[in-house]
This record gives sequence, structure tokens and C-alpha cells, in this order.
Amino acid sequence: MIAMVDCNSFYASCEQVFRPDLWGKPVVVLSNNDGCIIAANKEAKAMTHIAMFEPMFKIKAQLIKNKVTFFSSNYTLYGEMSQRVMNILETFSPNVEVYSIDEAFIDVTGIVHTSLKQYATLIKDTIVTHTGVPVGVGIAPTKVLAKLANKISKKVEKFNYVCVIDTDEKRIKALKWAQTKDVWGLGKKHQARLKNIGVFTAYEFTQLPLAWVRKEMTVVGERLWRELRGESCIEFQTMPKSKKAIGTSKSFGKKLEDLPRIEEACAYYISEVAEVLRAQKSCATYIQVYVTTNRYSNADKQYSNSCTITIPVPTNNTFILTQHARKALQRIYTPGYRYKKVGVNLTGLIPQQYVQGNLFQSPALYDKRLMNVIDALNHKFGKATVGSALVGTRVEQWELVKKDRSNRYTTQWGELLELKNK
DNA sequence: TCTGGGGTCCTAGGACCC
DNA sequence: TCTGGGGTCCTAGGACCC
Repeated sequence: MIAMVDCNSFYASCEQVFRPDLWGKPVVVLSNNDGCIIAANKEAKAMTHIAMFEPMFKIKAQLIKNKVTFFSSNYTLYGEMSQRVMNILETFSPNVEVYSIDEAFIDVTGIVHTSLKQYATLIKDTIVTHTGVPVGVGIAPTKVLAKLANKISKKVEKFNYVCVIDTDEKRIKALKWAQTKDVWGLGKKHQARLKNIGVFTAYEFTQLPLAWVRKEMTVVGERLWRELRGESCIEFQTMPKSKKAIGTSKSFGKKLEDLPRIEEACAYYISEVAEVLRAQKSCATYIQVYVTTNRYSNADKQYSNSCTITIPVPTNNTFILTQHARKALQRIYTPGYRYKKVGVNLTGLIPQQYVQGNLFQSPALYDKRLMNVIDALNHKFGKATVGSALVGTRVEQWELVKKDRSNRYTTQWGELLELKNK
């Protein structure tokens, strides 16, 4: 049996932990640049019918009218709170698969317990007691069914955030309850196609001939079909696999026209991804840089382009990566446009001990010690304390807008929660 | 004026090899 | 006139996830 634990509107919950005055009140969290909604708690959803990813400018007035509190995103805080939740889960089972920042699968096979329901309730209560973050727990024989159980635990009130599917009868009941949109892995496109052939519930989906599912929805669809019928075919992954690609791209706080500012942003993103690359002890073979204008803007001329460069000897050295990225950027940069975004991608990642030199260049040409020192300094004194001069010092010209960010309560001495004596 | 960012997996098709 | 059969590797694009 597999348990799926998923935090309730995680980002909003993290904010509320440190703001008791907001308990029971509507809260939303905004994306980078405060562009759109990425999390909303129950109260905010009930009050305003907001959809996720709704652009902020469309609903700001409505939020203010309804006294909804909004926060810029504070990933430092959410990342650290996530770590706390995951640490607790690991006390419940040695086999925990962290699936995303706010959810995890737990292998509960062989765990000694009186009943699965009591066990799930214990997990739920422990997490909220120790971290303040509320969660839902679903337990079922396969991952897809556990996801479904989790959804039911939250959406059907009488379950009160705990749902166990451990008999065939309960499984069928759950499948008949679930619309296709409630199934993990059935996205918009598949939902529409299933609707066309008269399939609306998860149960109806499982009654389709396997051959049709395989042909129309590939092996991915077949796995869903089997998992929903109780046959486990998505592997449990306790050890996180190393990443196959590492990239970053962020919209600028304001639009940029000149190459130098874009180069600075690009160099900064390289320093970010290179650090992630070194942390997983890999080197990159290819580097891709892309730029784009604002596709929503009718007033602006549109342009987007990308350039991929093969690095002669794969590396994770920030300075070498920066040089290549700069070359790539210069190839695609065209004057006369208002750029909204630059992005970088590192691919062809290989373990650093397998890097092969070539006839002209040895893989050991660059000293790793410098990178180690840079990583250590930035870890100790904060992000971007030292780095490439190309990043410049005018970060504010392209940096993200985060107007309403809360304190980084758990990672910065200067931003600790203060208690006042009334 | 303002519309996120970071990923994975799968397939088809092209280019190439012997 | 007849024009093989078995592969690999890479990329782009689609679909999905949170």
C-alpha cells in the first residue's frame, strides 16, 4: 500500500503559520514579479472563485474588496518548510519518495499499524502539530489511486483529510465519484478527447478497451488505466534521480532593450544553474540560451530565438559556462525589440567523474577549488555574494518584483518572528 | 502597464551507420 | 526492371505534472 501526503494550499499555509492573525482568513500567493496567482487557501477560493494562474491585474480589485491578503512568493521559506514536512514523513517509513515541494509518496507496506485509517490520521496530525502546515493523506494500492484517495480526502468533507482505498468496493466507488479531471495524468487534452467519446468519469475510463487507450493515449495512458484498476505499474522512487536538464528563466521586472542588461541577467542565471549542477556533481555538454519578447503585448514587435552551443569539454565551471552563454546570447540578440525574458538550459548532463577530454584539452584543466570556495562563500553569506563580474551590480534593473514578500522567518537571523508582550 | 517557472516522459521523423 | 533489413542517435513537439 502507498500513502500520498499532500499539503493543503502549501504556499498559503506556510505564510499563515507565521501570521496567526490570518488564521481562517483568505490568503493568496503570487508568482514571480507578482504576475499571477499560484496558491490560494480554501477561504480565498470560496470567496472569490479565483482560478489558479489568473493574472493579478485582472482580479486585484476583487481581492482588495474581499479583504484577501496577498503575498509575493517566498521560496526560501517554502523550501525550508517543505524540508521540515519531509523530515517528519521519514520518521514514518524508510521509503519516502519526495514528489514535489509539497507532496510525497510513502511506502507503507509492512508498516505495523492497527488500521490504515488510524495510521493516516496519525501522519496528518503529526505534521500539523509539528509544522503548522495542514495536509491530506490518501492510502491505496497504487500511486494513481493514492493520488485519487488524497483528492477525495480533501474534496469530500466527511473524509476530513484522510481517505483509504483498501477494498475493491471502495475503489469502484472512488472511480465513479471521480471526473476525468480528478485523475492524476489526465490533462486538458485527454479530458476533451474522452468527453468526445462519452467518457466523463474515471470509472468509464477504466471500462474502455485497453487497445483504444494504448493507441490514442500511448503507454502513458495505458499505465493510468492499469493503475486505476489496481495494477501497480509506476515505480516507487526513493532515491531522487539526478536531473537530466537544469534550466532557469525569469521574466524581467521591466522590459529590456539593450544587450548589456540582458547579458547581466543571463550571467546571473548561469551562476544559479551552475551551482545546482555542481551540487549534483554533474557537468553539462550543451548550453542553450533563449530570449523572447512579451507575447501578450500587441503593441510590441514580437521576436524569440534560441541558440545551443556544444561545450568542447563538458564542464560545471561557472566562468566557462558564462563565456559560452554570452557567445550564444550575442548570436541571437537583435536590437530594436523590448525583451521580456532570457533563459538558459544546461543539458547533456553527465557525472563529473566521466568527463572526457579531447586531443587538445584535458578535462582537469580547470581548478575545482575556486568553484568550491565560491559555493561555500555564497552558502555562508547569502546568494550571489561572490561571482562573475559580468553579473554586474545593477541587479535591480532586471531583478524580479517582489513587493509583498513575507520575512524569511526560518533562514535569516534578521527576519525572525517577533513576539510582543501586550 | 501588469499574464510563472521548473521539470518529466513519450513519439515521430530525419539523418546516419553497417 | 528489379532497389534490404537491422539498427542508433538526435531533435522537435506534444502532453502532462506541481
